[in-house]
Amino acid sequence: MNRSKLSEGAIDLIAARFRVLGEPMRLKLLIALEERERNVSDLVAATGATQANVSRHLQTLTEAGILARRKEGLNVYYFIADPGIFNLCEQVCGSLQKRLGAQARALGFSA
Amino acid sequence: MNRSKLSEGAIDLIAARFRVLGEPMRLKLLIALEERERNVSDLVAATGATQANVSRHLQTLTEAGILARRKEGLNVYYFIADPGIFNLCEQVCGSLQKRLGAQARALGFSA
DNA sequence: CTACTATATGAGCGCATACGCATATACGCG
DNA sequence: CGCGTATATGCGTATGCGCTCATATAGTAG
Repeated sequence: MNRSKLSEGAIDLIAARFRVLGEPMRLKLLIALEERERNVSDLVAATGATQANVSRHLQTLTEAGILARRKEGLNVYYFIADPGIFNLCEQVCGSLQKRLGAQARALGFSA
Repeated sequence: MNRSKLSEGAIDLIAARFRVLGEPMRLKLLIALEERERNVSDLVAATGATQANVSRHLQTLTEAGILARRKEGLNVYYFIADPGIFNLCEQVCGSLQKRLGAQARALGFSA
């Protein structure tokens, strides 16, 4: 991929996706949904947030194509539509571990 | 990695890193730095932003451990400290291409 | 020293957005 | 139909943050 040729618009799209992932509440929702689909009430219980707030974040994630929804009677079940998300999280975790480990070492906290 | 065990604090850290990447201006800086290190003036020219703005974003990226700096006389050269960043961008690009392609197909724009 | 260049930073403004409250909508039941 | 439950949404508020302007700091040259 020739990154120097990425258009302004492409850069905006990429940034937008990172921004969607840049909210702890949304990450919590994704984590809660990794194992299996869940309805909104479940997610409210899992996150401790208000129903309104959960609903909004689910909307954001769905509009980004990260989640998808399935209605079943009164309930709406959300599930992961783009599993690649978890690769991203793992890579970030790796970077952070390296970085924090290095910092700890620099401060004399390591073996 | 057992994501259900990620602490609140870890989630905040991950979200913070995503948020750093969630600004088009910062992505532009990273792209400009992918090939080689550059000083601030170069980056101002490359991005078209004001010097003050570039300086602030460079600070943000440096504090996040994504960039590092090296002084040389009057100039300060910034360079990529965490190349893993580009993997993230590529994965996001992949997701977006898949998603936009699917959308285009759904709208009847494909072969 | 002064003058100039490169970079960083303080202050203020404006916009985006996360949150809570209240209410609307959708659906099922009787 | 009315009533209850599950989810979505309009609105107001508060906070975060990106941007600009002006200025401060650091380094070089004369």
